[in-house]
Amino acid sequence: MPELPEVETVRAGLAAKLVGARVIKIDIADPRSLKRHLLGPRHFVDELIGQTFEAVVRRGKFLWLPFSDSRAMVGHLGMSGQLLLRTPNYPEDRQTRVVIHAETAQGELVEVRFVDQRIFGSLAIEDLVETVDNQPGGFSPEAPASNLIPVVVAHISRDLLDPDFDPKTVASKMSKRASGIKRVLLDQKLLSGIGNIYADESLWLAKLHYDQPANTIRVSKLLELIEIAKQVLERAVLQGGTSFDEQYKNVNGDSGYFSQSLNAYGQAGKACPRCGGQIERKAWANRGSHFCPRCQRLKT
DNA sequence: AGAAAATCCTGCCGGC
DNA sequence: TGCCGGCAGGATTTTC
Repeated sequence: MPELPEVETVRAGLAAKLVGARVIKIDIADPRSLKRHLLGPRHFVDELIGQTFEAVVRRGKFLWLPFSDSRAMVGHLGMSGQLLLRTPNYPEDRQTRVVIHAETAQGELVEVRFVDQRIFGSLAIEDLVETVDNQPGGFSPEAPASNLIPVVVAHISRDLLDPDFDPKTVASKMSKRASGIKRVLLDQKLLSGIGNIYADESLWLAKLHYDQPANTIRVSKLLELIEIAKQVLERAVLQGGTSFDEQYKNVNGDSGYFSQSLNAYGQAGKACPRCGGQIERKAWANRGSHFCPRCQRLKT
């Protein structure tokens, strides 16, 4: 799925119900969704039953729900994961892999349904460690800021919407990479939150070709690209993310509306809204890159 | 160490 | 109608 705007939409939806919620029961329909919990599904269940979630935190595309100072349930949606909040009698959702039954702080019974067609996503329980800079581990406005972060997320860089994200340092690192700029934008160890949609959209706005080597782009231009990408993510969060099929929905099963704002992604064959050229889709790194060959030229 | 490719999966869609 | 290739919002591991 799901890039930062979609994951943030899910995070906010979960936080509204799950802060202070206690886990009652867990159903595992497909243990492959717990493959990142190395001690096995049984251990996952035993550890989580009876625990109370203290917050719902996000960094980049990772989510976690701390339930003590030392542990959290970590979720990643992969390409097709969803976390749906349902009432217990709500009809079954297709491809439901794990269901966490909980009682909210208000005494309501809810089900958190982890739905995932391709099973690239996962849930796991992870230890929390302190951030290296002692700043907050991630975004969680409903709960007191904490400098803790799950070990499996610690190597992911701060995302573009993080107040402690440092554009200058990141632009400088980018300018030393020989890879194409799109590959660099997607490197979550450099900056997190951007995926295929928002990479293509940001590059279109910046008039950069996806294969332009990052080390051939001026640092000032890289800073501009970072700022553009940040604005794209912010606007997409306001629209509830991008939905164009059944694979991304918010916690209520509703679509986001940023797809109406797309200029390049998924627009192959259509006119470039800027220059009137024809948007192309090119096979790229096992997926696709969408761009305008007329106003996003590879510079030598 | 950095870069690129391979891998983990299921389902839908269009073309023949 | 049915089969097959192509395609899908990602991260990690492997290989060079």
